[in-house]
Amino acid sequence: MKISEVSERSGISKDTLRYYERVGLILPVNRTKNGIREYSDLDVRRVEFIKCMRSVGLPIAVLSEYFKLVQQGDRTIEARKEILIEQRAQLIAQMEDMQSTLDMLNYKIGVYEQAVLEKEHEMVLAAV
Amino acid sequence: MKISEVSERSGISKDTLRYYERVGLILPVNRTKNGIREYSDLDVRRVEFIKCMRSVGLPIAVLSEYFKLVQQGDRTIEARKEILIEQRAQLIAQMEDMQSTLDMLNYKIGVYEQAVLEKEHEMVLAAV
DNA sequence: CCTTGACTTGGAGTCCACTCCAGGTGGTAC
DNA sequence: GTACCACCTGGAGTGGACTCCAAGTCAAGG
Repeated sequence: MKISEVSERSGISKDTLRYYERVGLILPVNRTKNGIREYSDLDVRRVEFIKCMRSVGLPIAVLSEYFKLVQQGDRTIEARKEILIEQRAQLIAQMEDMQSTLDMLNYKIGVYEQAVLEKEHEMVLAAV
Repeated sequence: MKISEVSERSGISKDTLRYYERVGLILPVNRTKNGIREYSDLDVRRVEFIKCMRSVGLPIAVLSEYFKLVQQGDRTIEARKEILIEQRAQLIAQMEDMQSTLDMLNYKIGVYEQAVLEKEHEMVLAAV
């Protein structure tokens, strides 16, 4: 699969895909004889995984570290698990933050709705 | 309240507090006769609100816009409400993303746990 | 009086994650 | 055979949000 197709499927720009390779997030993709990237299914799945993790703000450095461990084979399974567990904890914490911000937003929106109603009421009175 | 105290209470650095003022996120704080910032209770509450919103990634530009409207008084209530509603929608979408990423993480961690167990099992067998 | 410490300023520097660009190659379509 | 793509590269530029710095002011303490 060529870069355009991967880009289209994943919603990650071609530039970004190449950038990910440059910084070591994706390991060098196989090339055709004239130097064009040919993404394997595994590459594509990895891109999907990266997309998912990046979409929630997981830093590139952490992902790089993780894939470096993957490259090193089974003996790094523990370490990889630890990374994921740590990231999960952070994600949960973030979601809790978001929940309380959401509560605050809901409260504020409620206050504004009240204010709008009162304003309309005033206008009705003024019109009478 | 001086900047150090506000910083300490809010967990936002003094530099950042001044930066927020520079970019118009906080409106100019009152000063003592010799130019030192004296934060009012309202200022402090605004800082708390900003902290909450920033912690979930709401951009400074949006917050600035919002506070600009607040400055303009009651006639902007509708517009402010709209901003909050829009941000709420984005927040909810983000939380959904996070939930699916969390599901994926849980799944992966499960896989690793399985792998670790099998490895241990192998080692036990090897030891026999 | 002078040092210390908290404050001030404008401007520069940093970090992250892209994003864009100029210049070049190679394969296909007319 | 030349026009047109899609691809390649290294490097520069961008945007957002800080973060740091040098140089200066002022009040209080020894």
